[in-house]
Amino acid sequence: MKTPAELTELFRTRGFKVTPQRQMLFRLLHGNDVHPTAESLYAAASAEMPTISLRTVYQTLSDLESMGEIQQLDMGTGSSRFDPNTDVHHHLVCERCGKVRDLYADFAISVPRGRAQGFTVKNAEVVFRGLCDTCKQGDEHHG
Amino acid sequence: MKTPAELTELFRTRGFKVTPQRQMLFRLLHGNDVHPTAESLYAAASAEMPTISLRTVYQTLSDLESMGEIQQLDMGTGSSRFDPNTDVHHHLVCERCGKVRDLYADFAISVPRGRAQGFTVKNAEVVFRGLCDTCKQGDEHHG
DNA sequence: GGCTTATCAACAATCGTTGTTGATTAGCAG
DNA sequence: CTGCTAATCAACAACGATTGTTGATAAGCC
Repeated sequence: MKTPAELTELFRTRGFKVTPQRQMLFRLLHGNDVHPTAESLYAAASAEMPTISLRTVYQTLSDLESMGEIQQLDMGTGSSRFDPNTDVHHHLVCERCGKVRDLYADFAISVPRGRAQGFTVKNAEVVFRGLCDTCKQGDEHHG
Repeated sequence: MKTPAELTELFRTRGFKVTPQRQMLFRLLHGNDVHPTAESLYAAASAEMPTISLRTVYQTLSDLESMGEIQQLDMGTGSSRFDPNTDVHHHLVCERCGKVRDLYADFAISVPRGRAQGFTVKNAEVVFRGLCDTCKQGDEHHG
C-alpha cells in the first residue's frame, strides 16, 4: 500500500478531503499485514481518537477500496477483512477464529479447457483453510 | 447428495423427525446443481407449500450441514449458498450476480514448504471469479 | 388413540454494513 | 487570517441475512 503521505496526496488530487480521522486510518493500515476487520480498525482508531465513529472507518475503507488502494476480502468468516496488499496473492484462513494471512505463491492455476461453463474468468484465488497456531493449541485441550 | 429416501432414513436414525417440510427440501436439494441460497429454496418451497417459513428452510439446511450431507458456501456475495455436493471441488463465481457453479478438477495445490505461518491446512479451495454468460451480455450494452 | 418431544410458523433480535441528516471542518480565494 | 462551500463528520436509523424465542402442532412410538 502507498504511504500515508502518498495517500494524502492522492486523496487531495481526487478532490477528497484529508481529515485527521483519515490520516490516522492511513497510518493504521500502512504496513499492516493482519487483514484487519472494520471493527478492529475502529478499536485501534478509538484508542487514539475516542470520538471517531465506526461509520467513518467504513467510509474511508470504502473510499480506499474504490481507488484500488486496498482490497476487501470476504472469507465467509462473518465480517469483511481489508488487505492493504493489492498484488496477486492467496490466503490462509483459520476456520475457528477467522484469522487471515497472506501467502505469496504462483500456483499457475487455470480453468481446464472447455470447463468454464460460460464464465469469463478474471482471476483465481486459492484459499487454504485450517487452524492457526493459536487455535490449534486450544484444540489440544478441549477437543 | 443422498436421495430423499436415504435422508429420511438418516434423519429418523438420528432421532430427527421427518416432516413434510423437510421431505420437500430433500427433494428440492436432490440433484440440484445451482447452489441455491436459502431465499431461493424458500421461494421454491413456498410455491408448493405456501405456509412454510424461511426459518424452517434455514433450520433444515443447518441440520443437513451438521450431518455433512450438504456444504455451506460463502463466496462473499451477500448470502450463503448451499451445495449438495460434498466432494472436493472448486467454484466459478460471477462477480456481478453471485452465481456459483461447480468445477471438478484436481489442481494438486499445497502450501509451499515452510510458508504455512503456523497454520495446519485442511483443504484448499480455488475460486475463479469473473462474469457468467448472462452478466457478460449485460456488460456489452452498458459497460 | 394418546403421550412425548421435535418441529413448526411467527416474531423479535442480532450482526455487519450502509443510508440519512444536521453540524463541523478541510481546502481554497481573497 | 477570514470567510465560503462542499466534503466529511458523528449519531442514529435502517437494511439484509441469519439466528433466538415461544406457544402451538404433529411425528414417532407405545
